[in-house]
Amino acid sequence: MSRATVSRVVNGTRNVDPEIQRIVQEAVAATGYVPNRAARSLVTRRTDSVALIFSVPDHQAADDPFLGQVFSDPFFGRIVGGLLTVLRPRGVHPVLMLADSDDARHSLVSTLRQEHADGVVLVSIAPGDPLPFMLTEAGLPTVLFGRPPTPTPVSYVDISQQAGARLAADHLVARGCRRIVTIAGPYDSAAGQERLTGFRQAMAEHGVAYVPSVEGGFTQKGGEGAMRALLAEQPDLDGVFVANDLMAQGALLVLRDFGRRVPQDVAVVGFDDSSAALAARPLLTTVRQPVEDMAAEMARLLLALIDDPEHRTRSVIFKTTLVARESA
Amino acid sequence: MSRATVSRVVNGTRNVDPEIQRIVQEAVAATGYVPNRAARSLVTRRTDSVALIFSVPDHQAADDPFLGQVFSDPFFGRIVGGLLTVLRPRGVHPVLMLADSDDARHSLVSTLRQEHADGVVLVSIAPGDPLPFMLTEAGLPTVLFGRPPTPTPVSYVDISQQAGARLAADHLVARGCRRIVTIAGPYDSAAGQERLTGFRQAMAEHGVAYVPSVEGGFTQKGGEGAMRALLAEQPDLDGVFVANDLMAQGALLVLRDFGRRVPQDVAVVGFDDSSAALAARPLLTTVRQPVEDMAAEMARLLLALIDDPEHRTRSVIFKTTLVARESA
DNA sequence: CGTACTCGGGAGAGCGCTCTCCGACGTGGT
DNA sequence: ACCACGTCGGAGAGCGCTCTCCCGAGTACG
Repeated sequence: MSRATVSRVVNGTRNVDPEIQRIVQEAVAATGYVPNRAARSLVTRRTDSVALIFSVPDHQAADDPFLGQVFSDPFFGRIVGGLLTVLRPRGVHPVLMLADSDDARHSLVSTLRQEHADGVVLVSIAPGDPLPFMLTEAGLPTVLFGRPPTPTPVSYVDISQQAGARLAADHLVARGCRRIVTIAGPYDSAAGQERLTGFRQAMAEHGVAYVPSVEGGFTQKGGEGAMRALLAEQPDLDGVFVANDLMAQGALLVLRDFGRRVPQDVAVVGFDDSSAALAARPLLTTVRQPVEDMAAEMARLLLALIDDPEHRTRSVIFKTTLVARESA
Repeated sequence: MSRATVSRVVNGTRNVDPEIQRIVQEAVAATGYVPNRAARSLVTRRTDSVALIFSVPDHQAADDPFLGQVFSDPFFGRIVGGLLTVLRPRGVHPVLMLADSDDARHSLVSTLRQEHADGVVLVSIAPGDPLPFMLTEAGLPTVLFGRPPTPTPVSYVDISQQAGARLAADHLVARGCRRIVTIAGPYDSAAGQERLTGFRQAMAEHGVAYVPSVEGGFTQKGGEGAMRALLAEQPDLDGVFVANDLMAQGALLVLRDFGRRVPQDVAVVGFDDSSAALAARPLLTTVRQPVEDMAAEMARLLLALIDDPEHRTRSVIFKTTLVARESA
């Protein structure tokens, strides 16, 4: 029995006599033989793993607790879950990497050039992240979560931020809210910016010329501060659009402290439909981002790109939906 | 210039003439050469990656959203963060794997036997999980988060659950609580069981013979239901020990719905000190589990085990601390 | 019955590295 | 001046697999 035949049986390439197949399989089972992945990779040039990179703003290395926070983001789990639905059936494993400094980004790219992974799924929340460019430059099959900060020939999935914000505007107006304010995301993030402009534009079409806004940094604490500032600026407000659920959770707490009933006095609409929306009281009405579906699509795009490097880059834009719960 | 010399320069083994080192490095830089990982793995028998396995109770594959929930557990992020503090400086990457069925467990073990990873970090929340046994059986260097369900010669990190529960009991009693109840974790989980018995034992030592308890399944929803049940059973309760923060978050909501002020009317102590503790209002007083430190220690134990397979198995038990916030 | 073609197994090269040997050269001691 | 020894580069095997040939046997057709 030659190694070639065994290889053919194990990999199911070409036809092999059923009898011989049986013999080989029995021998494999009996000896507990397992093929060596490194040797296979060496010749197939495939590792059957993809890198899952989270790229975040730089921070001091000493500030280690931050590491945990990155991965505690509810997004992270949903993305991993979505990826796995597609990757697992294909026998592909995700390798976790964190890009939190320029050093990290460089060492990461050189690691990947060693054929550590067949491709890259990149989730970047760092403004002006150079990583999308670095990765495509290095010729690595790459798919992004969210449009790249600078136009780059790279595949990505995203949602229409503006359409999502419009959903929130329509809902608040339909409820009869008139004195509407918004808690925005960071101005240097595409998502923060577009949700704000989309919301304002939709409100303008509803005849509301100006919508006060305060930036809340996408954190619960930030949302609390922003809500307080807005209550000071416009005490008679009756509707708030908050650019993510975490900030909305903070806003709800502040509204309660100020004795405003939600939704009777003030209606609140969040964005994302993350676990925070269900942890909040009242339950948060929010614009749902189909993160799991988006992640699954990323995996599909990436696998296609890996199978055919000539595959042209594509972007897939997902629809958001309004999930009406209690807060609006 | 021979390949051997280049290899020596790149890996820094043996002495190489500084002049030649310089030449090689320049050539490497100029040609953009990067060594091939698979080829190196083939001969060194090292992959420089470790598997990070989350093993959870079986569930229907169709029930895909569950996948996301697994990784949304606040634990997950903290563990990843802790591991990375140790693994990154060593150039080791974690490969994410999910064991959510017997099939998954088997395919996972056979994948690992192909030398896909140098070792395994296993976080199991599946009762009676066979994976610890399967992994050690396969001769894979393994470190567990939490004591193995059946005695197995394997390294692990854990906390003293009983000592943690005692911390909560002491705190509630010191506050003057007398009619104390507890929301327990699943009875088939070691953590759930030990926190309950530890708490009851400590209370007994404080002269309280019986502590009503209801099981809350470690979820927020379960915590809400359990709290309602306990309020019905003992309407005059003035203290609650909840076996994790997620359930405590649910309990707080129910207490508020029932018009009980926390901590004035009812004191609440959680367990874990997860992000949920800070998201809750009032801020949750809780028993802190140093998850990041534990994860870092897992990484250290695993790397030691990989470097020296004869290394004897070790367990490291961490201390819990009470973090006093607002709820008790 | 002979030829052309198909089908399936074997031989062997080669993937890109590391590492053990070996040998060349330089140095110091006798 | 010669030899022993230490230092460092080169040659080449070999890690375990896949895959391209090649060839023998079986089959169909003229």
